[in-house]
Amino acid sequence: MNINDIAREAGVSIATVSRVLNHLPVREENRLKVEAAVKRLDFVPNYLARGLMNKQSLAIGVLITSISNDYYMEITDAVERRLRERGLMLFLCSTDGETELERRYLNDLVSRRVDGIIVLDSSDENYASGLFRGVAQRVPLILVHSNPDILDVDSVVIDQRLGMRRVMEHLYGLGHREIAFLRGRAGVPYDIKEEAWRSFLSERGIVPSPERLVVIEQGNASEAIGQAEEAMGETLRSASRPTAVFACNDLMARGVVNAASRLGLRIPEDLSVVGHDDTVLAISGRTQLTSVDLKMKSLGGAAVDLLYRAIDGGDPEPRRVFIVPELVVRESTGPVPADSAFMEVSR
Amino acid sequence: MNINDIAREAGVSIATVSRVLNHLPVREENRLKVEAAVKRLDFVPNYLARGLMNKQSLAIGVLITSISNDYYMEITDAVERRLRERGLMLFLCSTDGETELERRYLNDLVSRRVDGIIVLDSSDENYASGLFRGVAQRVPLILVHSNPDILDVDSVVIDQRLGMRRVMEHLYGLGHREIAFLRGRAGVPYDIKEEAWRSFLSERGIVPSPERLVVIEQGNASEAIGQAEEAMGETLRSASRPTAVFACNDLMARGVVNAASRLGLRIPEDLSVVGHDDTVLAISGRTQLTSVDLKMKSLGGAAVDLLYRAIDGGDPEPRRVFIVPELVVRESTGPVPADSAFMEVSR
DNA sequence: ATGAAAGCGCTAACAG
DNA sequence: CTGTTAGCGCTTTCAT
Repeated sequence: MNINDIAREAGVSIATVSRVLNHLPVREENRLKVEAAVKRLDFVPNYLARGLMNKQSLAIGVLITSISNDYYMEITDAVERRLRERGLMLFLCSTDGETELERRYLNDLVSRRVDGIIVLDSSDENYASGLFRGVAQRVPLILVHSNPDILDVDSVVIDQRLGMRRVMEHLYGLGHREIAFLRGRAGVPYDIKEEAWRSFLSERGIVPSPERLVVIEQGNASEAIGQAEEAMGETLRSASRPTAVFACNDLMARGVVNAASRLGLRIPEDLSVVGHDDTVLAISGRTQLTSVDLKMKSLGGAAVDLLYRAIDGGDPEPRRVFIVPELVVRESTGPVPADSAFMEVSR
Repeated sequence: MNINDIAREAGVSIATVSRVLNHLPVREENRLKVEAAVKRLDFVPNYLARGLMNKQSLAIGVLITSISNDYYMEITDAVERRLRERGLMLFLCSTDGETELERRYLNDLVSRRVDGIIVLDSSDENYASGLFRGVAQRVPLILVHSNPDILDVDSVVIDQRLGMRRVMEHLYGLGHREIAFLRGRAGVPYDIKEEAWRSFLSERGIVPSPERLVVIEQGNASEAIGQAEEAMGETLRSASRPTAVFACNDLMARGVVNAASRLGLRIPEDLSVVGHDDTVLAISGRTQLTSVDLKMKSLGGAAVDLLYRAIDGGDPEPRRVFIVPELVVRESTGPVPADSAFMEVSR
């Protein structure tokens, strides 16, 4: 069934049908006839054909690393909501961080002639290879990431360094000097945070001992909780344990809390813990976690804003929007234990 | 740019180009020429045009209630993975449980000529109105839900009654008789579970007193934790407090655990707690929650299997696949406290 | 305001 | 195996 059928049924031309469907001026009488025919035949227009003519699909693609990740999904949620206002639909593509899948999906999206693409935490390989720049020449593309060096593509950059700085200032201000850093093995965001942790300390003349850096294999799935708990168990049992721990996400932070509670350490009296991303995990337990809110909602909104700008074709100059993370202080952080200065000296 | 340009560049006809693009037999020499031209001109075929001819879009739609919900996203994750094998892409549509949005999205998906639709927990209104049946006549549609009465549309039905039964058997077997039930205000899944809870008890001659049923407003977002904690605080302070609590999801269960721990109640020695959905929250805290695993992975897989069957057009008889939930027993449940029989009598 | 007709980019007979 | 041609369903001039 197509507009020809409707035209015949309504006794008008296909042009008139098309006009009615697109809310263009048409004599009231004809509009009624067409609308009746549409209803009678239960006609639903074919957007593929429309898109072929209009050169737009009314769809955009969102590339993420993982669907089972609160952080990405909160952003996706915000994006999807904004998209509704323009009647756009969203292709969800999850790459598991695999460069090859990222390529494939990107290509597939272009084939489908999406009106725009939002990429969350793109792989460095594909950025370096120029893939994104290439795609960006064909279709509006927004990169959401934490690498401030990317200037040639529209991007929403999350100033993780600043977020990390806030964490360290908070902890340092509470008197903490022995601050452990817990991360997953691979990932640029981990690298950025570690670097910020290290340089904050070194600016203050502190060189963290190697055991202050704890790395677990799987930092980004439900296994992270258990792995973090196990890894921190060791660390916390040691005589020279830290007085505070920063974990690169709330999953790992939850593991730290569990390890501490298993050892009878009170939080925050004996140990301060800071998480990251401020997901539901931060507020799910008995002790609510101090965490870094990456502003997922405004982040998603900013990405969509940039996308609309690109779609509507303003100036083609690539833009960057900075998202400033916010430290949310809850009950998992407190002043350094009174005897910790002694501890530091005594060993 | 289109296949005409490629044909010209390669010195062959558009039919040959099309054949190369679709991996149909072509003389090796021509294949090479075409491939070279494609590469040289950086050509990406237009799936809208292809879809217009083939009457397929290589895309399917997934309708869910909420993106910020582990449960839905785990299913979506499983679905997306399976879709890759056929090169299908996924339109993600989140309805917030609003009937009107559900209509709109469904219609939009049909307009886009998706090859199939998976609906997770559809609204009853739209089912009753025949909307889904109507859509199912146009495009393969799979309903994922907990209503065993739906027979006229392909569906994956989650036997929540059975899951609930397993919970009750477990608790009852541990000696619990005073089992509270915690739910959100609105939702068919809540109703089904409550009904199963009630009938299990009544089969054993127990009529739960009204205060055993605790209802909170927002059962399905991060606020649920706090609301559950508050609501259960009251309940647990009462002299006639229950010995076990079942919560309709892990969010609420987490709230129960927090409330208990705030009151100094040990889990499971003083209180047993059971959650539902077995999301990451079940294993995120110090005490790992006994919970009901709804088998999201196999559920998503089953939905895709049904979809493929419908797309490939086997027999048109609507099918139903039953998913049997599994009780995952962890440390949050244990034998009823020794003095509870006394407690029951003494008040 | 309306209709006839020319495509949008691609696939699939049909002849060769 | 290859090229020609007729659409797929829609929008959009261009006349009327």
